[in-house]
Amino acid sequence: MSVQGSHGHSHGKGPQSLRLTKGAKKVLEVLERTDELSSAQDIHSALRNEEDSPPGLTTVYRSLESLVQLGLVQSVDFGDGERRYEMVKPGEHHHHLVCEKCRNSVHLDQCLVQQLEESIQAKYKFEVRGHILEIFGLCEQCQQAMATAGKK
Amino acid sequence: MSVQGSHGHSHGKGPQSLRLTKGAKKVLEVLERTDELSSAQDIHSALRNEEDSPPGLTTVYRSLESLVQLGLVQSVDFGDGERRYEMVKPGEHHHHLVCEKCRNSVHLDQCLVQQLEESIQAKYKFEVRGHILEIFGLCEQCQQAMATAGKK
DNA sequence: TTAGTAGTGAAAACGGTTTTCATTTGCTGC
DNA sequence: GCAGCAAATGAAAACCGTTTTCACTACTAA
Repeated sequence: MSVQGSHGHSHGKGPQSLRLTKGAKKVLEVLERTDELSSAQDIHSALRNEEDSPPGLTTVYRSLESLVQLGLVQSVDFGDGERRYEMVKPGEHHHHLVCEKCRNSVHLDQCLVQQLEESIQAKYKFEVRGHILEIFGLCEQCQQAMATAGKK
Repeated sequence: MSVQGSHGHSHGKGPQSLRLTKGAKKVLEVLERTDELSSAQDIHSALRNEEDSPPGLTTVYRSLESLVQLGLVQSVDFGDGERRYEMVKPGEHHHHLVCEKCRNSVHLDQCLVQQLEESIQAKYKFEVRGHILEIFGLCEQCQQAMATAGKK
């Protein structure tokens, strides 16, 4: 799968082609310099604050969809009804430790599921194609903050 | 934490107490005899078809919240914007292999994350309190169906 | 019976996301 | 350059699962 500039004849049939449109490039730029996870709205606000003619929210959503399909961005679901996005190395992905208090998150350096795929495949005859994994809890700082304060 | 009949003085301050209200009992009954995951709407429809005065959708949602807090039910998020529910052994939980084609799911008999908590705790100084894990792919039957048909 | 509190339901509100549809943009061939 | 197109875009509306509001009911304890 290759990344190309926008316009020109597309062969795919998706909602939009898998090319980097103008809007998608701007979205990608925002994600490139953010190490936090960003919601569509976050990205939209960021662009409104710096672009003369920023892409609309609709375009941001469409761009994110393309970028995810291109494997440049992953969408992350914390189960709170708001999807978040972040850049990944093309085709890769990673999971997070999310602090329930300060809401910061750190990447896990390796995927815990991938190494299990083989045994799942063998045991359940199930062909693994994807997964969701996010871990919630308390980061070190927040643990300490809670220990000194009157906890929970 | 103990499960009690409804009414009487509650000490908690949540949207509703952690007691088994009439509505919650009906919801639980539906989940008890369903081995598939059910959405709130699923449960609501099921009750409408069999009860003379079925609980409203609002009550179903509120009941599910209580049941989850009681540890009798777990909510499962497949990232498709619709939460699903199922009974669990009190206080336990499990994850699923979800077939992307037929949408059936099977339980994993052990939690892959729990056994990693200790190393996560040690490596990241992160206190694990919860997690989301769902695995998507193709079940055996659907793999075969795709092999015979002109595949995906 | 009488309070008092928890539970309930209908309808409205909410909020993130998707769809619709008319318009703009920028290729491509002529 | 210009016509012709298909893709991209944006504003507004639609969607849809979920939550909130608020008036009312039902249970429990005294």
